[in-house]
Amino acid sequence: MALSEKKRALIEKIGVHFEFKGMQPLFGRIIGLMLVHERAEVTFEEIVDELNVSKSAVSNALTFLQATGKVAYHTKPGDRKRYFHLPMKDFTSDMEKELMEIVKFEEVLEEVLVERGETNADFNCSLKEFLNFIKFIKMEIPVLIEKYKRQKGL
Amino acid sequence: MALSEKKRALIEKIGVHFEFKGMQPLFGRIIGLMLVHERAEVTFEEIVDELNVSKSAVSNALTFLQATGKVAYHTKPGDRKRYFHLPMKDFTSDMEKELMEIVKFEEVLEEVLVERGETNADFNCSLKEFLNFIKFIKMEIPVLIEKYKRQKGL
DNA sequence: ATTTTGGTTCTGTAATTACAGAATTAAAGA
DNA sequence: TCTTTAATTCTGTAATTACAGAACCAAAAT
Repeated sequence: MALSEKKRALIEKIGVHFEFKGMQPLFGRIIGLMLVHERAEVTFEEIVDELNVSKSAVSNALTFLQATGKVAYHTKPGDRKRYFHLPMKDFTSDMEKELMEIVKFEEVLEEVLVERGETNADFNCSLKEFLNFIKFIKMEIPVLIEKYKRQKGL
Repeated sequence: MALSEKKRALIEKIGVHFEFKGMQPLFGRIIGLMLVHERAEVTFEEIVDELNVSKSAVSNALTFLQATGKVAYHTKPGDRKRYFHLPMKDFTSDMEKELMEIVKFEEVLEEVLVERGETNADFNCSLKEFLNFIKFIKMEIPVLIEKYKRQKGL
């Protein structure tokens, strides 16, 4: 396909984005390739060629990305190759999960509060205040998403 | 102070939580120690003793945690030690930053959409739909936080 | 039957991470 | 002034990460 320089740059940018989330660099770049790719789907071989990485690295990456639901593949009749792509429909729920992951800190802090007892009224008070905030956000995020769905559904 | 077993377990749990966010294990455990500590503040020495780590590790950790605004210290008259603690007031804005960090993916995807051109109507459509979703969340999160503040302010 | 294609698995390694330990410094106390 | 205390900085290293490369395997094509 011969990717443009701009697209190659974007792949790297997307790679860095996912690396920041704790993923291996290549994993994110594969996602990037699928995003910028004209067909929005790539074969094993295309990944190897376009990203200049080894087959083993691609194999491991695809195994991981499929296991975590980030990537799926489909086949074409009379073609042995797998066509890997991003299940875009899952992106919204992925985003919701990510948001909820952040507010999961609430559970730990709740335990902290119990364990602290009545030892330090001032600090306990700040802690409770922050807990109230997280609990609020935790409750409102699903409401927000519901609101979006309803708004879109009409 | 002799921390309880439960508190020690909590410190580890908090450590893992922050490790998941990309921090070094020790960094999270220091935050954990401050959270469960009776005084909610600890000296350099206490960190070394309670967590059984080297001074160098603690020094590096505190430098990083202070540089990123996760930890601050104050001093006491006639006492050379620094008392490190969590600036709880900043927790709320930290959480907001974290939430907004997630939806930063929007900016990259916007570039992707531009670069893709009119090459694949189907995929571009799913991409646009997801972009609408992120943009909605991105707009509503500050609104949500404003709502919380107002509600609390009364 | 054997060669090719598409992909996996195993082994090794350069680079990075997450510390420990020792030497060092800077300020306060004796 | 010399020592102690509080913390930093430098050096080294065990463990982990993120791959490459080669061997391998299974299904399909010849």
